[in-house]
Amino acid sequence: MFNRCLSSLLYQLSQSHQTLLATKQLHALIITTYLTYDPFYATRIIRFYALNHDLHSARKVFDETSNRSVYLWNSMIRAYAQDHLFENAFSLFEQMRSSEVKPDNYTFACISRACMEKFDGFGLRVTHGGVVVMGLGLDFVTSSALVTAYSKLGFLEEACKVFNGVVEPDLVMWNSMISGFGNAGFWEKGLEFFCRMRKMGRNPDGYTVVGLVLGFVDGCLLRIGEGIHGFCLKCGFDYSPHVRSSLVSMYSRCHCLHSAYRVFSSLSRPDLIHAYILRCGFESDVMVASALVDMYFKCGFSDLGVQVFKTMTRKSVIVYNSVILGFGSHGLLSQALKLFGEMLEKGFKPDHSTFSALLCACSHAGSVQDGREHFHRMEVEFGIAARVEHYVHMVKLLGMAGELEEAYDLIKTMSVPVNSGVLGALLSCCVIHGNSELGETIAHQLSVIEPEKTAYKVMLSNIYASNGKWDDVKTLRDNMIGEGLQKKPGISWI
DNA sequence: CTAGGGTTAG
Repeated sequence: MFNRCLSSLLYQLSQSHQTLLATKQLHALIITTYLTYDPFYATRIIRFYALNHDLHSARKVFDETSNRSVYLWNSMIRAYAQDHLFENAFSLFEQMRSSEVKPDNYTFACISRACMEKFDGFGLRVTHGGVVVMGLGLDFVTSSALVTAYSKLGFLEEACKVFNGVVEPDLVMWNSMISGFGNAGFWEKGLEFFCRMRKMGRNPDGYTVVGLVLGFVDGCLLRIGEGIHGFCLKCGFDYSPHVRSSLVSMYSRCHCLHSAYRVFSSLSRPDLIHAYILRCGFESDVMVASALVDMYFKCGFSDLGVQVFKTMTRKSVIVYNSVILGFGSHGLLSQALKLFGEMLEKGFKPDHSTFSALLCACSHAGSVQDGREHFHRMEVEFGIAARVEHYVHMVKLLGMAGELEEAYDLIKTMSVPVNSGVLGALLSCCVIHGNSELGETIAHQLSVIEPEKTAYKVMLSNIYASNGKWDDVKTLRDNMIGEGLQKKPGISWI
């Protein structure tokens, strides 16, 4: 009886927005009934904690549950991966592999996605290997995640191989493949697959259209884009905010602001089946308007962007982010900061993109003080862990201002893996400020991180040369030649 | 007995 009560309570909670406080109360309730030992309840609690980014509590529940189901493992791994705590996710995965519970198709899907978000092509191949060994090579769930990950990392051929290996791809598989092409800008390929799936009798949905239209990046594709738009209207299958916002972006990329605005305002047009408006209300406005605001700013019509923003009755974090980024990229730092203040006043919770936009604004305006302050506030006041892009902005900001040592110290404190983006940003600042000492250190690190990139070694060799270290130049070049690297046209040797 | 987990936007 009590158990049934709890079940229905859990069900209700899982339907509604779950706050951290409510999760803690629920957790306490479950502890008093000794139900924590049931992996079912433990899984739910972990999920709720994960939604509230309380990974410590989630992990505690995981550790205290001795009877671990696949669900339990997966939810913990997923929690880490979603918060970009990749190291924890991967080490837990390793632990799982040596436990008696075997990873399933969803575990591998999760890990593939984590590799993608970590930009880890090598790890992805290893994961793919594991998938094949486990006999999951033909599974829809795993394969669609692999297709997405491979194509996002630029390995389109591998993505196609995975896709082609599956006999009768389901809708999600098709969508993954088509968005993969779209993302990479291969619009012909996307169209080809779109036609193929329709010939095979598969009906596209909103995801398909969004993925397809992603690849339309040129004015000459306007007619085809309009065709797809017409197709959406005709089918009426899922003329959702996502679809419409991607159409707005598509029209803006194709330089057709008129149509973009038409899609935006189509919500209030009476001739679109009425039921849709009733069903979605004006919630859906938010996403489409965000795309429109973003488009106006990118096209240089900042005032129009602001106007659309002001007319929106219901705003969201996303649209605030768009406008802050819009202001920032036009060098309007004070307006960006003002809007950030307004957003806090209205009770919106900034996310990692908000700070990305703010730091970008600071970096454009060259305001070191504001940059430092907001980087600090992000972690301390808002509990948002800095991601690589935040570091890149800070390094650019500090580096351009000549604070090269501070920038380098910041890199040393990075809790996420240092990549070539961060180091590259610092290196160019070293070059600008003529600091060849630090430049040498950075170029060296870069050539270690990405040994296959000749350009970094050439850069390093040039810096050695400018520092008068001819012996090092010679050793490096001899090594390069030993590795079979030829002098390529386009790369300038001193 | 029950479950979540794979593909869209900035």
